[in-house]
Amino acid sequence: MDWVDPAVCSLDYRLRIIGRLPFFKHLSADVIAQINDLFYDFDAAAGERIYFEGDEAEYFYLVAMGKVRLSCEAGQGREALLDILRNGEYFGSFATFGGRGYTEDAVAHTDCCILRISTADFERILAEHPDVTRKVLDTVSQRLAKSQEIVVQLSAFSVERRIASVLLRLASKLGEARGAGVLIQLPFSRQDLAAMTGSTPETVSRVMSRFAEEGLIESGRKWVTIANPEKLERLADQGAVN
Amino acid sequence: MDWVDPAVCSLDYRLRIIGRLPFFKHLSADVIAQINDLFYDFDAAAGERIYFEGDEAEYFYLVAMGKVRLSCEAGQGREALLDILRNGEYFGSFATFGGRGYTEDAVAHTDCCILRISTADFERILAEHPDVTRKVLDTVSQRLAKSQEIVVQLSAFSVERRIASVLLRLASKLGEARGAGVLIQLPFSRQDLAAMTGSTPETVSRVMSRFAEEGLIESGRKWVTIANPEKLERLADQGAVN
DNA sequence: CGACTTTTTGAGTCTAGTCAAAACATGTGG
DNA sequence: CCACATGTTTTGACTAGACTCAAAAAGTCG
Repeated sequence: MDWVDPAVCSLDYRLRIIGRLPFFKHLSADVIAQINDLFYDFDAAAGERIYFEGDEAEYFYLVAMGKVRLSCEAGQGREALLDILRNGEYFGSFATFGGRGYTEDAVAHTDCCILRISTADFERILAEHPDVTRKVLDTVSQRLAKSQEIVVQLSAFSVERRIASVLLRLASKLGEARGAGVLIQLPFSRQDLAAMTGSTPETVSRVMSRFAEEGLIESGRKWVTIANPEKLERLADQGAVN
Repeated sequence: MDWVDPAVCSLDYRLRIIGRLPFFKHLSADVIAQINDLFYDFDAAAGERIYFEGDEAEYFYLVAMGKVRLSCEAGQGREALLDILRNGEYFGSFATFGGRGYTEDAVAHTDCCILRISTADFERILAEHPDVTRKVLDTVSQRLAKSQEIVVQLSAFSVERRIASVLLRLASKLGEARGAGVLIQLPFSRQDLAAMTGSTPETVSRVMSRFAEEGLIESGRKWVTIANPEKLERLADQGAVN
Protein backbone atom coordinates (compact mmCIF):
# COMPACT_ATOMS: atom_id res chain seq x y z
CA MET A 1 0.00 0.00 0.00
CA ASP A 2 1.53 3.23 -1.07
CA TRP A 3 -0.67 5.74 0.68
CA VAL A 4 1.32 5.51 3.87
CA ASP A 5 4.63 7.25 3.91
CA PRO A 6 7.10 4.40 4.31
CA ALA A 7 9.00 6.52 6.80
CA VAL A 8 6.01 6.26 9.12
CA CYS A 9 6.69 2.76 10.26
CA SER A 10 10.40 3.08 10.16
CA LEU A 11 12.29 1.42 12.98
CA ASP A 12 12.89 4.79 14.48
CA TYR A 13 9.24 5.75 14.47
CA ARG A 14 8.20 2.39 15.90
CA LEU A 15 10.66 2.70 18.74
CA ARG A 16 9.36 6.15 19.50
CA ILE A 17 5.71 5.11 19.52
CA ILE A 18 6.36 2.01 21.61
CA GLY A 19 8.70 3.80 23.94
CA ARG A 20 6.12 6.45 24.67
CA LEU A 21 3.46 4.08 25.92
CA PRO A 22 2.66 4.88 29.54
CA PHE A 23 3.51 1.35 30.61
CA PHE A 24 6.76 1.08 28.63
CA LYS A 25 8.23 4.52 28.80
CA HIS A 26 10.24 3.85 31.95
CA LEU A 27 12.11 0.99 30.31
CA SER A 28 15.64 1.26 28.96
CA ALA A 29 16.26 1.68 25.26
CA ASP A 30 17.46 -1.85 24.74
CA VAL A 31 14.50 -3.41 26.50
CA ILE A 32 12.26 -1.28 24.29
CA ALA A 33 14.21 -2.56 21.30
CA GLN A 34 13.60 -6.15 22.41
CA ILE A 35 9.93 -5.46 22.84
CA ASN A 36 9.84 -3.79 19.46
CA ASP A 37 10.93 -7.05 17.88
CA LEU A 38 7.73 -8.65 19.13
CA PHE A 39 5.54 -6.16 17.29
CA TYR A 40 4.46 -6.60 13.70
CA ASP A 41 3.13 -3.74 11.66
CA PHE A 42 0.43 -3.65 9.04
CA ASP A 43 -1.62 -1.09 7.17
CA ALA A 44 -5.37 -0.78 7.19
CA ALA A 45 -7.39 1.30 4.76
CA ALA A 46 -10.12 3.53 6.08
CA GLY A 47 -13.18 1.42 6.88
CA GLU A 48 -11.23 -1.79 7.12
CA ARG A 49 -12.11 -4.03 10.03
CA ILE A 50 -9.36 -4.93 12.47
CA TYR A 51 -11.44 -7.26 14.59
CA PHE A 52 -14.99 -7.97 15.60
CA GLU A 53 -16.58 -8.03 19.01
CA GLY A 54 -16.48 -11.57 20.31
CA ASP A 55 -13.50 -12.70 18.24
CA GLU A 56 -10.94 -14.50 20.29
CA ALA A 57 -8.53 -11.86 21.54
CA GLU A 58 -5.23 -12.84 19.96
CA TYR A 59 -3.53 -9.48 19.68
CA PHE A 60 -2.84 -6.32 21.48
CA TYR A 61 -2.73 -3.32 19.12
CA LEU A 62 -1.07 0.02 18.95
CA VAL A 63 -2.03 2.85 16.60
CA ALA A 64 1.11 4.07 14.86
CA MET A 65 -0.59 6.40 12.41
CA GLY A 66 -4.18 7.29 11.70
CA LYS A 67 -7.37 6.87 13.69
CA VAL A 68 -9.16 3.74 14.88
CA ARG A 69 -12.82 3.53 15.92
CA LEU A 70 -13.94 1.31 18.76
CA SER A 71 -17.65 0.63 18.59
CA CYS A 72 -20.34 -1.86 19.52
CA GLU A 73 -23.21 -3.14 17.52
CA ALA A 74 -26.32 -2.47 19.57
CA GLY A 75 -29.02 -4.14 17.51
CA GLN A 76 -31.72 -2.54 15.38
CA GLY A 77 -29.20 -0.81 13.18
CA ARG A 78 -27.80 1.16 16.06
CA GLU A 79 -24.15 1.46 16.94
CA ALA A 80 -22.49 2.80 20.05
CA LEU A 81 -19.21 4.56 19.34
CA LEU A 82 -16.99 4.07 22.38
CA ASP A 83 -13.89 5.92 21.35
CA ILE A 84 -11.72 7.12 18.50
CA LEU A 85 -8.08 6.41 19.11
CA ARG A 86 -5.19 8.26 17.64
CA ASN A 87 -1.57 7.89 17.20
CA GLY A 88 0.10 6.32 20.26
CA GLU A 89 -3.06 4.86 21.75
CA TYR A 90 -3.55 1.16 22.25
CA PHE A 91 -6.47 -1.21 22.04
CA GLY A 92 -7.28 -4.82 21.43
CA SER A 93 -8.94 -5.58 24.56
CA PHE A 94 -7.52 -5.49 27.85
CA ALA A 95 -10.48 -7.81 28.09
CA THR A 96 -7.96 -10.37 27.04
CA PHE A 97 -6.83 -10.05 30.59
CA GLY A 98 -10.30 -10.89 31.77
CA GLY A 99 -10.09 -14.00 29.65
CA ARG A 100 -12.72 -13.58 26.99
CA GLY A 101 -12.87 -12.24 23.46
CA TYR A 102 -12.72 -8.67 22.26
CA THR A 103 -15.45 -6.58 23.78
CA GLU A 104 -15.92 -4.22 20.85
CA ASP A 105 -15.42 -3.83 17.11
CA ALA A 106 -12.26 -2.08 15.92
CA VAL A 107 -12.29 -0.40 12.52
CA ALA A 108 -9.78 1.85 10.80
CA HIS A 109 -11.44 5.24 10.76
CA THR A 110 -8.81 6.70 8.46
CA ASP A 111 -6.00 4.98 6.64
CA CYS A 112 -3.85 3.58 9.40
CA CYS A 113 -0.57 2.03 10.24
CA ILE A 114 -0.95 -0.32 13.14
CA LEU A 115 1.41 -2.30 15.33
CA ARG A 116 0.36 -5.56 16.82
CA ILE A 117 1.77 -7.98 19.35
CA SER A 118 0.41 -11.41 20.17
CA THR A 119 -1.37 -11.83 23.47
CA ALA A 120 1.11 -14.56 24.38
CA ASP A 121 4.10 -12.29 23.82
CA PHE A 122 2.44 -9.50 25.70
CA GLU A 123 1.75 -11.82 28.58
CA ARG A 124 5.38 -12.79 28.57
CA ILE A 125 6.40 -9.15 28.88
CA LEU A 126 4.01 -8.73 31.79
CA ALA A 127 5.41 -11.80 33.47
CA GLU A 128 8.99 -10.59 33.06
CA HIS A 129 8.34 -6.99 34.02
CA PRO A 130 6.11 -6.65 37.06
CA ASP A 131 6.50 -2.88 36.88
CA VAL A 132 4.93 -2.95 33.43
CA THR A 133 1.99 -4.96 34.76
CA ARG A 134 1.58 -2.41 37.50
CA LYS A 135 1.44 0.42 34.99
CA VAL A 136 -0.94 -1.40 32.69
CA LEU A 137 -3.18 -1.74 35.72
CA ASP A 138 -3.08 2.03 36.11
CA THR A 139 -4.10 2.67 32.54
CA VAL A 140 -6.92 0.13 32.64
CA SER A 141 -8.14 1.68 35.88
CA GLN A 142 -8.18 5.06 34.22
CA ARG A 143 -10.20 3.70 31.36
CA LEU A 144 -12.64 2.19 33.81
CA ALA A 145 -13.02 5.56 35.51
CA LYS A 146 -13.72 7.22 32.16
CA SER A 147 -16.18 4.56 31.18
CA GLN A 148 -18.07 5.02 34.44
CA GLU A 149 -18.19 8.73 33.86
CA ILE A 150 -19.85 8.09 30.52
CA VAL A 151 -22.33 5.74 32.18
CA VAL A 152 -23.31 8.54 34.53
CA GLN A 153 -23.71 11.00 31.71
CA LEU A 154 -25.81 8.66 29.63
CA SER A 155 -28.07 7.79 32.52
CA ALA A 156 -28.72 11.27 33.80
CA PHE A 157 -27.85 13.95 31.27
CA SER A 158 -30.01 15.46 28.54
CA VAL A 159 -28.85 15.07 24.95
CA GLU A 160 -27.72 18.66 25.02
CA ARG A 161 -25.43 18.08 27.99
CA ARG A 162 -24.13 14.84 26.50
CA ILE A 163 -23.22 16.55 23.27
CA ALA A 164 -21.51 19.37 25.15
CA SER A 165 -19.53 16.77 27.14
CA VAL A 166 -18.47 14.86 24.07
CA LEU A 167 -17.29 17.99 22.32
CA LEU A 168 -15.22 18.92 25.34
CA ARG A 169 -13.81 15.43 25.61
CA LEU A 170 -12.83 15.44 21.96
CA ALA A 171 -11.36 18.90 22.28
CA SER A 172 -9.16 17.96 25.20
CA LYS A 173 -8.02 14.85 23.41
CA LEU A 174 -7.69 15.98 19.82
CA GLY A 175 -8.07 19.72 19.80
CA GLU A 176 -5.58 22.34 18.67
CA ALA A 177 -5.62 25.81 20.19
CA ARG A 178 -7.08 28.39 17.79
CA GLY A 179 -7.15 31.88 19.20
CA ALA A 180 -9.46 31.90 22.18
CA GLY A 181 -11.00 28.57 21.23
CA VAL A 182 -10.08 25.02 20.38
CA LEU A 183 -10.34 23.46 16.95
CA ILE A 184 -11.30 19.84 16.50
CA GLN A 185 -10.44 18.78 13.00
CA LEU A 186 -11.30 15.22 12.19
CA PRO A 187 -13.47 13.11 9.99
CA PHE A 188 -16.32 13.22 12.46
CA SER A 189 -19.76 13.11 10.97
CA ARG A 190 -22.94 14.03 12.80
CA GLN A 191 -23.60 10.35 12.58
CA ASP A 192 -20.47 9.65 14.62
CA LEU A 193 -21.35 12.24 17.23
CA ALA A 194 -24.80 10.71 17.46
CA ALA A 195 -23.31 7.27 18.05
CA MET A 196 -21.12 8.70 20.80
CA THR A 197 -24.00 10.37 22.60
CA GLY A 198 -26.73 7.81 22.15
CA SER A 199 -28.65 10.12 19.88
CA THR A 200 -29.42 10.69 16.18
CA PRO A 201 -27.70 12.74 13.48
CA GLU A 202 -30.68 15.07 13.16
CA THR A 203 -30.77 15.83 16.85
CA VAL A 204 -27.02 16.39 16.95
CA SER A 205 -27.34 18.80 14.06
CA ARG A 206 -30.13 20.72 15.75
CA VAL A 207 -28.34 20.94 19.06
CA MET A 208 -25.13 22.06 17.44
CA SER A 209 -26.95 24.73 15.46
CA ARG A 210 -28.35 26.00 18.72
CA PHE A 211 -24.87 25.99 20.26
CA ALA A 212 -23.63 27.95 17.25
CA GLU A 213 -26.41 30.53 17.60
CA GLU A 214 -25.45 31.01 21.21
CA GLY A 215 -21.86 31.54 20.23
CA LEU A 216 -20.59 28.44 22.02
CA ILE A 217 -19.15 26.78 18.96
CA GLU A 218 -18.62 27.18 15.27
CA SER A 219 -18.86 24.15 13.08
CA GLY A 220 -18.55 23.02 9.54
CA ARG A 221 -18.44 19.84 7.63
CA LYS A 222 -15.65 17.98 9.31
CA TRP A 223 -14.56 20.36 12.01
CA VAL A 224 -15.78 22.13 15.10
CA THR A 225 -14.23 24.97 17.02
CA ILE A 226 -15.22 25.51 20.57
CA ALA A 227 -15.46 29.27 20.69
CA ASN A 228 -16.37 29.52 24.35
CA PRO A 229 -15.04 26.56 26.33
CA GLU A 230 -16.04 28.02 29.73
CA LYS A 231 -19.67 28.44 28.80
CA LEU A 232 -19.82 25.04 27.17
CA GLU A 233 -18.27 23.54 30.26
CA ARG A 234 -20.91 25.13 32.45
CA LEU A 235 -23.57 23.73 30.19
CA ALA A 236 -22.04 20.24 30.39
CA ASP A 237 -21.63 20.37 34.16
CA GLN A 238 -24.80 22.04 35.27
CA GLY A 239 -27.18 21.71 32.38
CA ALA A 240 -27.46 25.46 31.94
CA VAL A 241 -25.22 28.28 30.80
CA ASN A 242 -26.53 30.73 33.41
CA MET B 1 -22.81 -1.90 67.50
CA ASP B 2 -24.80 -4.92 68.42
CA TRP B 3 -26.83 -5.50 65.29
CA VAL B 4 -24.03 -7.44 63.67
CA ASP B 5 -23.44 -10.93 64.90
CA PRO B 6 -19.97 -10.72 66.44
CA ALA B 7 -19.15 -14.04 64.82
CA VAL B 8 -19.40 -12.35 61.44
CA CYS B 9 -16.09 -10.63 61.60
CA SER B 10 -14.37 -13.38 63.46
CA LEU B 11 -10.84 -14.14 62.42
CA ASP B 12 -12.08 -17.23 60.72
CA TYR B 13 -14.66 -15.40 58.69
CA ARG B 14 -12.21 -12.67 57.73
CA LEU B 15 -9.70 -15.21 56.49
CA ARG B 16 -12.37 -16.88 54.45
CA ILE B 17 -13.59 -13.67 52.84
CA ILE B 18 -10.09 -12.42 52.09
CA GLY B 19 -8.90 -15.81 50.93
CA ARG B 20 -11.71 -16.04 48.42
CA LEU B 21 -10.87 -12.85 46.59
CA PRO B 22 -10.03 -13.67 42.97
CA PHE B 23 -6.64 -12.05 43.29
CA PHE B 24 -5.72 -13.63 46.63
CA LYS B 25 -7.21 -17.06 46.46
CA HIS B 26 -4.11 -18.68 44.98
CA LEU B 27 -1.97 -17.59 47.94
CA SER B 28 -0.96 -19.89 50.76
CA ALA B 29 -2.77 -19.78 54.08
CA ASP B 30 0.03 -18.04 55.91
CA VAL B 31 0.40 -15.32 53.30
CA ILE B 32 -3.36 -14.78 53.56
CA ALA B 33 -2.93 -14.57 57.31
CA GLN B 34 -0.27 -11.90 56.89
CA ILE B 35 -2.47 -9.96 54.52
CA ASN B 36 -5.35 -10.32 56.94
CA ASP B 37 -3.33 -8.44 59.52
CA LEU B 38 -3.31 -5.42 57.25
CA PHE B 39 -7.10 -5.26 57.13
CA TYR B 40 -9.18 -3.42 59.69
CA ASP B 41 -12.86 -4.02 60.10
CA PHE B 42 -15.66 -1.64 60.92
CA ASP B 43 -19.42 -1.58 60.89
CA ALA B 44 -21.63 0.76 58.95
CA ALA B 45 -25.34 1.26 59.51
CA ALA B 46 -27.67 1.29 56.52
CA GLY B 47 -27.44 4.65 54.82
CA GLU B 48 -24.07 5.49 56.28
CA ARG B 49 -21.56 7.00 53.90
CA ILE B 50 -18.27 5.17 53.44
CA TYR B 51 -16.71 7.73 51.14
CA PHE B 52 -17.61 10.42 48.67
CA GLU B 53 -16.70 10.78 45.05
CA GLY B 54 -13.58 12.89 44.81
CA ASP B 55 -12.26 12.09 48.28
CA GLU B 56 -8.66 11.15 48.25
CA ALA B 57 -8.55 7.39 47.81
CA GLU B 58 -6.92 6.15 50.99
CA TYR B 59 -8.45 2.72 51.34
CA PHE B 60 -9.36 -0.34 49.47
CA TYR B 61 -12.52 -1.97 50.84
CA LEU B 62 -14.02 -5.39 51.06
CA VAL B 63 -17.63 -6.17 51.92
CA ALA B 64 -17.67 -8.77 54.68
CA MET B 65 -21.39 -8.66 55.37
CA GLY B 66 -24.27 -6.67 53.96
CA LYS B 67 -24.69 -4.65 50.79
CA VAL B 68 -22.91 -1.53 49.59
CA ARG B 69 -24.18 0.89 46.93
CA LEU B 70 -21.83 2.55 44.50
CA SER B 71 -23.39 5.60 42.92
CA CYS B 72 -22.65 8.95 41.35
CA GLU B 73 -24.30 12.27 41.86
CA ALA B 74 -25.36 13.48 38.44
CA GLY B 75 -26.66 16.94 39.20
CA GLN B 76 -30.25 18.18 39.26
CA GLY B 77 -31.20 15.73 41.95
CA ARG B 78 -30.39 12.75 39.81
CA GLU B 79 -28.24 9.84 40.84
CA ALA B 80 -26.71 7.08 38.78
CA LEU B 81 -26.54 3.78 40.62
CA LEU B 82 -23.52 1.90 39.32
CA ASP B 83 -23.67 -1.28 41.32
CA ILE B 84 -24.76 -2.92 44.53
CA LEU B 85 -22.05 -5.07 46.00
CA ARG B 86 -22.52 -8.00 48.26
CA ASN B 87 -20.54 -10.12 50.52
CA GLY B 88 -17.06 -10.85 49.16
CA GLU B 89 -16.99 -8.03 46.65
CA TYR B 90 -14.47 -5.23 46.81
CA PHE B 91 -14.49 -1.54 46.04
CA GLY B 92 -12.75 1.64 46.96
CA SER B 93 -11.44 2.63 43.76
CA PHE B 94 -9.18 0.83 41.64
CA ALA B 95 -9.07 4.40 40.48
CA THR B 96 -6.47 4.72 43.15
CA PHE B 97 -4.33 2.94 40.67
CA GLY B 98 -5.04 5.62 38.14
CA GLY B 99 -3.85 8.10 40.71
CA ARG B 100 -6.86 10.21 41.55
CA GLY B 101 -9.62 10.17 44.13
CA TYR B 102 -12.59 7.86 44.41
CA THR B 103 -14.70 7.92 41.29
CA GLU B 104 -18.05 7.27 42.97
CA ASP B 105 -19.90 7.50 46.27
CA ALA B 106 -20.03 4.40 48.47
CA VAL B 107 -22.90 4.03 50.92
CA ALA B 108 -23.96 1.15 53.12
CA HIS B 109 -27.19 -0.07 51.57
CA THR B 110 -27.96 -2.37 54.49
CA ASP B 111 -26.18 -2.68 57.80
CA CYS B 112 -22.71 -3.80 56.89
CA CYS B 113 -19.48 -5.17 58.17
CA ILE B 114 -16.62 -3.93 56.06
CA LEU B 115 -12.92 -4.66 55.85
CA ARG B 116 -10.49 -2.01 54.80
CA ILE B 117 -6.82 -1.86 53.93
CA SER B 118 -4.80 1.26 53.33
CA THR B 119 -3.79 2.03 49.78
CA ALA B 120 -0.16 2.03 50.87
CA ASP B 121 -0.41 -1.47 52.33
CA PHE B 122 -2.25 -2.69 49.29
CA GLU B 123 0.43 -1.24 47.05
CA ARG B 124 3.01 -3.05 49.12
CA ILE B 125 1.22 -6.34 48.55
CA LEU B 126 1.13 -5.66 44.82
CA ALA B 127 4.82 -4.86 44.80
CA GLU B 128 5.68 -8.04 46.66
CA HIS B 129 3.35 -10.30 44.73
CA PRO B 130 3.45 -9.71 40.99
CA ASP B 131 1.01 -12.55 40.49
CA VAL B 132 -1.51 -10.66 42.60
CA THR B 133 -1.04 -7.56 40.47
CA ARG B 134 -1.63 -9.65 37.40
CA LYS B 135 -4.89 -10.96 38.80
CA VAL B 136 -6.06 -7.56 39.94
CA LEU B 137 -5.51 -6.47 36.35
CA ASP B 138 -7.85 -9.24 35.24
CA THR B 139 -10.60 -8.19 37.57
CA VAL B 140 -10.31 -4.53 36.65
CA SER B 141 -10.41 -5.49 32.99
CA GLN B 142 -13.58 -7.44 33.59
CA ARG B 143 -15.15 -4.48 35.29
CA LEU B 144 -14.19 -2.32 32.35
CA ALA B 145 -15.85 -4.77 29.99
CA LYS B 146 -19.01 -4.69 32.05
CA SER B 147 -19.00 -0.95 32.25
CA GLN B 148 -18.69 -0.70 28.48
CA GLU B 149 -21.59 -3.06 28.08
CA ILE B 150 -23.69 -0.73 30.17
CA VAL B 151 -22.57 2.23 28.07
CA VAL B 152 -23.82 0.43 24.99
CA GLN B 153 -27.16 -0.34 26.60
CA LEU B 154 -27.67 3.18 27.80
CA SER B 155 -26.84 4.66 24.46
CA ALA B 156 -28.91 2.43 22.27
CA PHE B 157 -31.58 0.54 24.22
CA SER B 158 -35.11 1.59 25.07
CA VAL B 159 -36.04 1.88 28.73
CA GLU B 160 -37.89 -1.39 28.41
CA ARG B 161 -34.79 -3.23 27.22
CA ARG B 162 -32.64 -1.56 29.84
CA ILE B 163 -34.95 -2.63 32.61
CA ALA B 164 -35.06 -6.17 31.26
CA SER B 165 -31.25 -6.20 31.18
CA VAL B 166 -30.89 -4.91 34.71
CA LEU B 167 -33.32 -7.48 36.05
CA LEU B 168 -31.37 -10.24 34.35
CA ARG B 169 -28.08 -8.87 35.63
CA LEU B 170 -29.40 -8.72 39.16
CA ALA B 171 -30.86 -12.18 38.85
CA SER B 172 -27.60 -13.73 37.73
CA LYS B 173 -25.76 -11.96 40.50
CA LEU B 174 -28.15 -12.16 43.41
CA GLY B 175 -30.93 -14.48 42.38
CA GLU B 176 -32.02 -17.71 44.00
CA ALA B 177 -33.69 -20.42 41.94
CA ARG B 178 -37.43 -20.66 42.64
CA GLY B 179 -39.18 -23.30 40.64
CA ALA B 180 -38.90 -22.42 36.97
CA GLY B 181 -37.87 -18.86 37.74
CA VAL B 182 -35.38 -16.85 39.71
CA LEU B 183 -36.14 -14.82 42.81
CA ILE B 184 -34.38 -11.56 43.53
CA GLN B 185 -34.91 -10.63 47.12
CA LEU B 186 -33.34 -7.39 48.18
CA PRO B 187 -34.11 -3.95 49.41
CA PHE B 188 -34.44 -2.61 45.88
CA SER B 189 -36.90 0.17 45.44
CA ARG B 190 -38.30 1.30 42.10
CA GLN B 191 -36.20 4.35 42.76
CA ASP B 192 -33.06 2.20 42.78
CA LEU B 193 -34.01 0.43 39.60
CA ALA B 194 -34.65 3.81 37.99
CA ALA B 195 -31.21 5.01 39.03
CA MET B 196 -29.67 1.89 37.51
CA THR B 197 -31.44 2.30 34.19
CA GLY B 198 -31.32 6.05 33.76
CA SER B 199 -35.05 6.31 34.18
CA THR B 200 -37.70 7.30 36.75
CA PRO B 201 -39.56 5.31 39.42
CA GLU B 202 -42.89 5.85 37.66
CA THR B 203 -41.62 4.54 34.37
CA VAL B 204 -39.98 1.55 36.05
CA SER B 205 -43.26 0.77 37.75
CA ARG B 206 -45.20 0.99 34.50
CA VAL B 207 -42.74 -1.16 32.58
CA MET B 208 -42.65 -3.77 35.30
CA SER B 209 -46.44 -3.89 35.45
CA ARG B 210 -46.42 -4.54 31.72
CA PHE B 211 -43.81 -7.30 32.20
CA ALA B 212 -46.03 -8.80 34.90
CA GLU B 213 -49.10 -8.74 32.63
CA GLU B 214 -47.13 -10.55 29.97
CA GLY B 215 -46.09 -13.19 32.47
CA LEU B 216 -42.39 -12.33 32.31
CA ILE B 217 -42.04 -11.48 35.96
CA GLU B 218 -43.88 -11.28 39.23
CA SER B 219 -43.02 -8.53 41.61
CA GLY B 220 -43.83 -7.16 45.01
CA ARG B 221 -42.56 -4.61 47.40
CA LYS B 222 -38.95 -5.64 47.79
CA TRP B 223 -38.67 -8.63 45.54
CA VAL B 224 -38.99 -9.72 41.94
CA THR B 225 -39.19 -13.19 40.47
CA ILE B 226 -38.31 -13.68 36.88
CA ALA B 227 -40.95 -16.13 35.79
CA ASN B 228 -39.79 -16.52 32.24
CA PRO B 229 -36.06 -15.85 31.91
CA GLU B 230 -35.89 -16.94 28.26
CA LYS B 231 -38.53 -14.51 27.10
CA LEU B 232 -37.07 -11.70 29.16
CA GLU B 233 -33.67 -12.43 27.68
CA ARG B 234 -35.06 -12.21 24.17
CA LEU B 235 -36.60 -8.90 25.05
CA ALA B 236 -33.31 -7.59 26.42
CA ASP B 237 -31.29 -8.83 23.46
CA GLN B 238 -33.55 -8.05 20.55
CA GLY B 239 -36.02 -5.55 21.87
CA ALA B 240 -38.96 -7.85 21.23
CA VAL B 241 -40.30 -11.06 22.72
CA ASN B 242 -41.37 -12.59 19.39
C1' DC C 1 -20.53 21.14 -13.92
C1' DG C 2 -23.24 17.23 -12.26
C1' DA C 3 -23.42 13.02 -9.01
C1' DC C 4 -22.97 12.09 -4.42
C1' DT C 5 -22.76 12.60 0.48
C1' DT C 6 -23.51 15.10 4.50
C1' DT C 7 -26.00 18.48 6.94
C1' DT C 8 -29.87 21.18 7.91
C1' DT C 9 -34.66 22.10 8.39
C1' DG C 10 -39.54 20.92 8.88
C1' DA C 11 -43.65 18.45 10.37
C1' DG C 12 -45.63 14.90 12.88
C1' DT C 13 -45.33 11.22 16.43
C1' DC C 14 -44.11 8.76 20.35
C1' DT C 15 -41.50 7.52 24.27
C1' DA C 16 -40.59 8.61 28.57
C1' DG C 17 -40.63 12.35 32.02
C1' DT C 18 -43.38 15.41 35.29
C1' DC C 19 -46.75 16.39 38.53
C1' DA C 20 -50.46 14.94 41.33
C1' DA C 21 -53.40 11.84 43.55
C1' DA C 22 -54.84 7.41 45.00
C1' DA C 23 -53.80 2.72 46.58
C1' DC C 24 -51.05 -0.09 49.11
C1' DA C 25 -47.68 -1.65 52.72
C1' DT C 26 -45.26 -1.21 56.84
C1' DG C 27 -44.41 -0.01 61.36
C1' DT C 28 -45.84 2.45 65.73
C1' DG C 29 -48.14 3.55 69.73
C1' DG C 30 -52.38 3.68 72.03
C1' DC D 1 -55.48 -5.39 67.55
C1' DC D 2 -56.74 -1.31 65.43
C1' DA D 3 -55.97 3.46 63.83
C1' DC D 4 -52.76 6.37 62.21
C1' DA D 5 -48.48 8.16 60.25
C1' DT D 6 -45.03 7.20 56.89
C1' DG D 7 -43.06 5.63 52.91
C1' DT D 8 -43.46 3.13 48.59
C1' DT D 9 -45.83 1.82 44.49
C1' DT D 10 -49.27 2.34 41.16
C1' DT D 11 -52.23 4.88 38.16
C1' DG D 12 -53.71 8.88 35.55
C1' DA D 13 -53.40 13.01 32.77
C1' DC D 14 -50.46 16.04 30.65
C1' DT D 15 -46.07 17.65 28.56
C1' DA D 16 -41.82 17.86 26.41
C1' DG D 17 -37.72 16.20 24.59
C1' DA D 18 -36.04 13.52 21.20
C1' DC D 19 -36.93 10.32 17.26
C1' DT D 20 -38.74 9.35 12.50
C1' DC D 21 -39.46 10.30 7.95
C1' DA D 22 -39.02 13.37 4.23
C1' DA D 23 -37.29 16.98 1.63
C1' DA D 24 -34.31 20.84 0.84
C1' DA D 25 -29.69 22.92 1.21
C1' DA D 26 -24.90 22.84 1.27
C1' DG D 27 -20.46 20.87 0.64
C1' DT D 28 -17.23 17.55 -1.89
C1' DC D 29 -15.10 15.39 -5.65
C1' DG D 30 -14.32 13.45 -10.03
